[in-house]
Amino acid sequence: MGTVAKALQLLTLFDRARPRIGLSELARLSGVNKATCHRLMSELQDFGLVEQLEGSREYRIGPAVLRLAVLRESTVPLREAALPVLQSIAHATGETTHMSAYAGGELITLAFAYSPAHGMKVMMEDADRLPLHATSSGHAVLAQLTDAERQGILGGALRRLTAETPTDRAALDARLAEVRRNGFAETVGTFEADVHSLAVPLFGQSGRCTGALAVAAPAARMTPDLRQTIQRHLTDGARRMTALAGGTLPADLAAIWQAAGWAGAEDGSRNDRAMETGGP
Amino acid sequence: MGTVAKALQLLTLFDRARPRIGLSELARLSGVNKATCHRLMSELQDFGLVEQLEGSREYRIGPAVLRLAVLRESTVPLREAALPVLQSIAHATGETTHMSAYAGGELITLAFAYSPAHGMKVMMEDADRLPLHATSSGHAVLAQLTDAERQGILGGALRRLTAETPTDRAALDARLAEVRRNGFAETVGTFEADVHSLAVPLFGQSGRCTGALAVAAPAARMTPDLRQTIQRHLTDGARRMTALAGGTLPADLAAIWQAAGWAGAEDGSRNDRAMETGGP
DNA sequence: TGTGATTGGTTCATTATTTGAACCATTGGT
DNA sequence: ACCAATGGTTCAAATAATGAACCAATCACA
Repeated sequence: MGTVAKALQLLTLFDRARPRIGLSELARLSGVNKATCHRLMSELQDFGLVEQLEGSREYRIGPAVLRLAVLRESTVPLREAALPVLQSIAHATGETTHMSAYAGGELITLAFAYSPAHGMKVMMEDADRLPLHATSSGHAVLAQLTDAERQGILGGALRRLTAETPTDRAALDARLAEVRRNGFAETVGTFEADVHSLAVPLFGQSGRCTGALAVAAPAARMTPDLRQTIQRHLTDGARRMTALAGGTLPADLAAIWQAAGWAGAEDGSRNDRAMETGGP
Repeated sequence: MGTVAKALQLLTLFDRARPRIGLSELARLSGVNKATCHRLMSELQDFGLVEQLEGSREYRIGPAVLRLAVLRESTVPLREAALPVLQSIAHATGETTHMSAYAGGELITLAFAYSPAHGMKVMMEDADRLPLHATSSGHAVLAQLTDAERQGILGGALRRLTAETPTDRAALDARLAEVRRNGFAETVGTFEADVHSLAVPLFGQSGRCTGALAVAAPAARMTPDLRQTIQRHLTDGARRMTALAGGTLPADLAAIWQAAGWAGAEDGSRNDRAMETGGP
């Protein structure tokens, strides 16, 4: 592993649940030697990517990331472009809708939208990263990767998060095959108990999978009807968002969606779009 | 220079004016060997900090920075906390107000607020980084650093941006001494022609300077009256924002401000605060 | 107040990684 | 057809990263 990768790996340890980390703990969590860890963090600090609390000397993410994020959004306004789509889906389905990007071997939550329809809803604030093996979004993305890529990412053990989390590689592969067949991913309680989630992949220019679009609902609310509605809006949303990003939907997936009755945007055979437009 | 620093240095080359950079140009701009450059960028790409355009193979900032930025704002909601202050100052002075953080040897623009008072105003969208030697914010910060720190940062040549830019180190030092004496920094046309700017430093917990707060106006609009108004609001704003960040104002600076008649927040001798509250 | 454990941080000989000139294969322009 | 770019790769030489052992300071607890 390169030195830079080792340094950046340290950044991945920071989390909503663990926003401040001391040097020793950082070394322990990463497996990197304490001295090395210290030097790497110092370099990150020089750049402003992390900063050190004056009292406890713990590290936390620094202000430099804000400049980069603003720059990113100014050059690739994906978030801004995606929000209306997310809102329309959340509104139409009555459930939490979110989008994530596949980067650095993990899924990072980019944007989400809630529906005011129900008091109880799936919240996304603390889910800034989605485990690939335990979420519908992750399955949707994994199903699109090559075997080699999957192997590289799922090399380690699959962490059990709930009783339903697939921790067996064979079982996961079987599920991914099913995902490919169906044209969408579905999980119930694999990431958090009682959460039922549906997801479809998003694509970039050359047809590479870049992320996922998903709807997550309390399992108790998931009826066949709602499931149908979500599938329709997800596939339509994925078409729109892939188009927004200048991407191209793979032909085989488009065919599956078509066959399932989730017609393309240009089709117009179902006039559902009226109820979508105009977010909450 | 460490390998990590070299990799991160590549990130600093990306800019509003130059959001996409090819490999050769990247190597040319950074002075790093092309092969090295390629390997470093690959490592950054693995992490999602940069991504490569599918067509031209140029690099641009990647989606991973968004996760980090959201995490940063969720742990240190400086931006959010600062905005009301910025808006109140912009409203009270009628001019563009902005805040920047000192990180990685440069000033990065964190937040800004405009006033609707005038059609012509100083815009901040493209000024995501402020040169330390050529801006009032930069002078405000530089004046607070130790000689050693300054030496490390201003080691290279001072780039001439306008006819007024101080490019002579001695001249700059003289200006900084003046800044320290006055308790605020002032530049006219050093960064962009015909822009008159005033700035004060912001501080962290142990009294270390963490950034600057500034107001920038078209030079033609700067009257003695407006200058006075800006100074009052800047010092008051700096007190508030330093307090928000849990910082402490150095005693000498507080004394200078006091002596100049810019009383502390608790003083209440001037009742200006009524006109500030309630942003645009 | 002593004691042991933990913290952040530093040192320096050993080691493994980074480095860069030279080298392809493509692309775009003249 | 040509030239000059581009992105990308190779491999011996050189350099920078590494980590066990070491401080000094702090903390918890008796």
